[in-house]
Amino acid sequence: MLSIGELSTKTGVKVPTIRYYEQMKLVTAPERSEGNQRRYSNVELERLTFIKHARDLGLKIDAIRELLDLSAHPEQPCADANRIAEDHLAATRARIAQLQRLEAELMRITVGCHGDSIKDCYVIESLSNHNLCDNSH
Amino acid sequence: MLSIGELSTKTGVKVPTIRYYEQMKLVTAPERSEGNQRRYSNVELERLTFIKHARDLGLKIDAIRELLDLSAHPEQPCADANRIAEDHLAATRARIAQLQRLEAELMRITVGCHGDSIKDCYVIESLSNHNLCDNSH
DNA sequence: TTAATATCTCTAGTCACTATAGATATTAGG
DNA sequence: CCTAATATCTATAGTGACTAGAGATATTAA
Repeated sequence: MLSIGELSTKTGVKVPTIRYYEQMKLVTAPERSEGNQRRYSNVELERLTFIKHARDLGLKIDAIRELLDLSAHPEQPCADANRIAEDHLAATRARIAQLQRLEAELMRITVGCHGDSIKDCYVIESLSNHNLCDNSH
Repeated sequence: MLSIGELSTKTGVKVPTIRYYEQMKLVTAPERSEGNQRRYSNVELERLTFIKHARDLGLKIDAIRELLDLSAHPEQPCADANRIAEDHLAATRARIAQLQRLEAELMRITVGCHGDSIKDCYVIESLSNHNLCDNSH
């Protein structure tokens, strides 16, 4: 059996986060020691590893909860699991595209500044005046 | 003079957000009508436009506050304004790079799934087992 | 004048944690 | 076996940048 600290070390999920996940019912409340401390088995280790991995990939708690529910039903079709992953992939791509537009705009703003005092600073000017922008954001 | 609703329409910042910005002292409390409603002048319109633009670019409230302070001192050098913009550009690029790594991993996971039930679903399997990953994240 | 719309303040909720305080358990060293 | 250091416990509040809602008051158009 693992203490919460050992589980934390093995999974890379911080101790307060593990307790938070328990509160959110993402992991079930484990057994307790005589002195009321949490004691985990390998089942919980695997489940938390799954959660950590999914969080690292940027999946939201609700999506993870859904995936965990799915994984508890091995005979069900996996279309739903695929849909969740694909939706998240699409969202990730959209976010990348948006950030790239912002990157271009920020680059234009910073590169464009050749003033030396605020009154002719292109950064400040660009923020004040949306007409100086190339694209809409 | 503009009502808060008119200011909202002109800037694209929602009414509760404007009040929130006032609370955060990002915009100063404006004059009031006889009936205690907010009345804005062009000074506030310009300031809020600046804020909106900076937020759209992803700048944090604290960074915007700093830029606003800078813009109030036209004779000061603009090195600080540039630094803020460049820092944010660097952060944006780092975020893009991270999201691209996640994209690759998500793509691999979704494309790799040819099972039809959860028990041999590659999505679920990949999340359970970090060894199946190409890169570290 | 009246009905519809806008605004007011205040509080609480969102997401996914993180931080803190004060109390109790466990463990390693002597 | 005792003690000191470390780990864990619960509970509450804070983070950032808003958003939602309730119930009261103002303004505006017909």
